[in-house]
Amino acid sequence: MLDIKFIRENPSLVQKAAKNKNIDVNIDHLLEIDQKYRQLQQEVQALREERNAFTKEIQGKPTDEQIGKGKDFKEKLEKEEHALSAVKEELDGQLLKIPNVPADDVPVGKDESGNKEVKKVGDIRQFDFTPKSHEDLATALDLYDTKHAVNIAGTRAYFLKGDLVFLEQAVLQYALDYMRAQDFTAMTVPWMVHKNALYGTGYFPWGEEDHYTTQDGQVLIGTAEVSLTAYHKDDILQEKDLPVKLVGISPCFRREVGSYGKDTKGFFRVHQFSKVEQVVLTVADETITREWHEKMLGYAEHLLQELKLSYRVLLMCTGDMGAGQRKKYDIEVWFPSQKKYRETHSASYFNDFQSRRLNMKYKTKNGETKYVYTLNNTVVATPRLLAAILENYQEEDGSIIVPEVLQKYMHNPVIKSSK
RNA sequence: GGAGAGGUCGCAUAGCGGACUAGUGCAGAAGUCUUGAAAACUUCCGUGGCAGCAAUGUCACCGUGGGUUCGAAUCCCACCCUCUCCGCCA
Repeated sequence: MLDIKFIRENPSLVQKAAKNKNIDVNIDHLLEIDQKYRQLQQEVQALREERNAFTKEIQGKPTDEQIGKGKDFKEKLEKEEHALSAVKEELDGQLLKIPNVPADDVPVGKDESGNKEVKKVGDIRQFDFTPKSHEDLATALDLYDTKHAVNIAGTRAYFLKGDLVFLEQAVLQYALDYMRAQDFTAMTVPWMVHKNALYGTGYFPWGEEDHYTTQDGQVLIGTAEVSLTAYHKDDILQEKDLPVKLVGISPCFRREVGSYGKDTKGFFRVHQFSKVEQVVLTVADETITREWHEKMLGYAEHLLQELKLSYRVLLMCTGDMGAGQRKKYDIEVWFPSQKKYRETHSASYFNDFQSRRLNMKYKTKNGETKYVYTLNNTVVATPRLLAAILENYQEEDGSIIVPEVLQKYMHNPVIKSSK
């Protein structure tokens, strides 16, 4: 959420930002409501002031006249307060829909075609045979099964089997170990959360369609970012406690509406997957936040380099970033069978957009209270990254060599079957 | 699921219709004293909004939302959460 004062002072900037993000909002209308709200508020407050002063005069039993006057106040106030709360509700609802303003160095663009490649890292492996797709490899080795999964759980459901199960655990464990070494606190998190955590992190109202809800009203998280970022909701931290560095592991649930027919083969795009996620809360300083943004991108890059996967980093344009984000990088890993880089990581920073919604503050050394700044990035997400490993580490006979850094977590250095 | 207790300013507690402008203790900040520290003493110290250049004024907030009343932290109703016990259960 943006500070209403900021919107008042920079209406055209905010309007333009929303337009660049392809989000339909009317700032002029919002400011009209804001104006109306403030005027009503002043009226109500003046009335209350009068009422309070009147009430204070009464000591002991009031006279009939006093009671009559009191009732007049009550009636007038009730009417005005009613109008005020209606306007307030409208204002809050609108405010929740205003997206964050992108950082200055974010390219303006309509959609993914406007993203900018920042760098390419790692040599793409040259095969002297035709590399197979991850689903063909996994099927041949009996490492996964969608046929039975779909039978009992519908599209995009999957079973992993045998060594692929261990490979998944290995990747996740490796990622957690690495982040622990970077002084992050490991967390398991609630997988079902209240809606306010989704509004707080800025997934709602925009992304409601892509989330599952329980019959009791909780929402299944699409990423541990939601629980981790909301962890300090309503807290007032001390400056010395910052930065807060958290690494969470959780399943992630996504309805994938709007992607029907996309990536239907294998386990590239699924409704349920696992992810290790990094979240950092920093002091309210964009320079420091941007340093962390690069650092967190670096952690993810480091892991990919250790896994010897080639990747590229994209700076996302305004039209392809989330409503709450100031700036976002995606990392895409090379998939030989598709001859394409595909998204595996996403790193964003928000300034106080999330922390305002979550009411997450800290006390500075000189006693000021400020909103913390938030960031997040993927560490690893499986099974998508497993697909990349299978494809990049395949041998001509269809077996898979386990990446060196993962071997200590595995039973076999080469995957030849599900056993 | 059943029964009971409770949610008050960072923490801990008091308050149970009109001097609550929410008291007190702890923690925190500044200062006095001291070679330095501790102790003691003095002062400051919740959050948010509105008006104002500002000093300041004012409104709201005692889990949340309704209600009763001239007046609600205090009474009533609903909900949420926490704790204790019982039941069920991985």
